[in-house]
Amino acid sequence: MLLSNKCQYALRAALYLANHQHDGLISIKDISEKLDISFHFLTKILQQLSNEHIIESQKGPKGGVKLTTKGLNIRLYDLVDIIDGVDTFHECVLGLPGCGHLQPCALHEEWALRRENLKAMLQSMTLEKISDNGSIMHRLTTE
Amino acid sequence: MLLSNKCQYALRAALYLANHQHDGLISIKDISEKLDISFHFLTKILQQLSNEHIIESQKGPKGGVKLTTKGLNIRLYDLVDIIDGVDTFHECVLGLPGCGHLQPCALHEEWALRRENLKAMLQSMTLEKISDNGSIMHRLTTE
DNA sequence: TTAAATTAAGACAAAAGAGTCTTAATACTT
DNA sequence: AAGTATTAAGACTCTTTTGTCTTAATTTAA
Repeated sequence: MLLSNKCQYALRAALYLANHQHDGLISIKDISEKLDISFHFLTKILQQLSNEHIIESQKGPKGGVKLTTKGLNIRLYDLVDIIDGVDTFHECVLGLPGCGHLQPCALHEEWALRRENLKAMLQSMTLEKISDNGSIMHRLTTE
Repeated sequence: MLLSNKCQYALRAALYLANHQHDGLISIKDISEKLDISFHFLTKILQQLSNEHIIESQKGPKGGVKLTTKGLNIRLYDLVDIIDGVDTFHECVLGLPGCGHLQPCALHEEWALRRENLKAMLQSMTLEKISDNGSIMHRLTTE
């Protein structure tokens, strides 16, 4: 699995918020129901994003969360970094500490190529860029 | 992390055996020491490979393990399948069950491209093909 | 035939990932 | 001011991963 469950949830929730960026505060309960993610679990994940100022939150009735400007423009790569870290995109596929061009494992060159490509993909995407715009309706739900 | 620790160990051990394919039986203790992998843990991993007839084993003094012909020619992809399974190479990066060309998530096309590329990489490699041949000495150890 | 060396098998333990639950803090509404 | 809805925080539990340890089975060699 490339991304942890937690990270998949974070990305889906962040994308949901990007698709609702003009709707003001959205309650976590709404998100958790729409995306079929455990409410309490999602709350803790969103708190991590809140600590990094990717989203802002408000308590009380009419409370909820929304993306900040920073959040809207964050690269998916940095979002993944917050939840999972990005070791995956720097490490040897066989887990060998010193693996690199000078001391390559048998898969190094092939993996490094694709690893960099994956990294570039996540670095080229922001929530804003891949959020839905009227015509296209991307999948975010499980059913 | 693309591959689990267990799977990384399995690949490294299998590669070690491929590099020693003409040396008869190699004891698991040797492998575990050379590759710095817990002996008992490695034993259980190699038992999985043994059950799939990737390696054959013999008990007693002078005992050990060696790759079978099947093992020497197995694709890394199938080796990964034995240990980790290959869901990673078929699933949505956001974990959405029905994600596909008809109902794509926001990352589908980009991810599917790279996912297939990764799969093709592992399918194109066999232990035999990437085992060391005299000149090249690939890294397998941690230090 | 006995001892030693090795793999096989399974119970056990520790750590991390994933998720649940309870209580507190805060903000809105009446 | 009181009640209610919401996020915040943290303790707790369950499962999976990652090992460890003990014992059994098998094979070789003295």
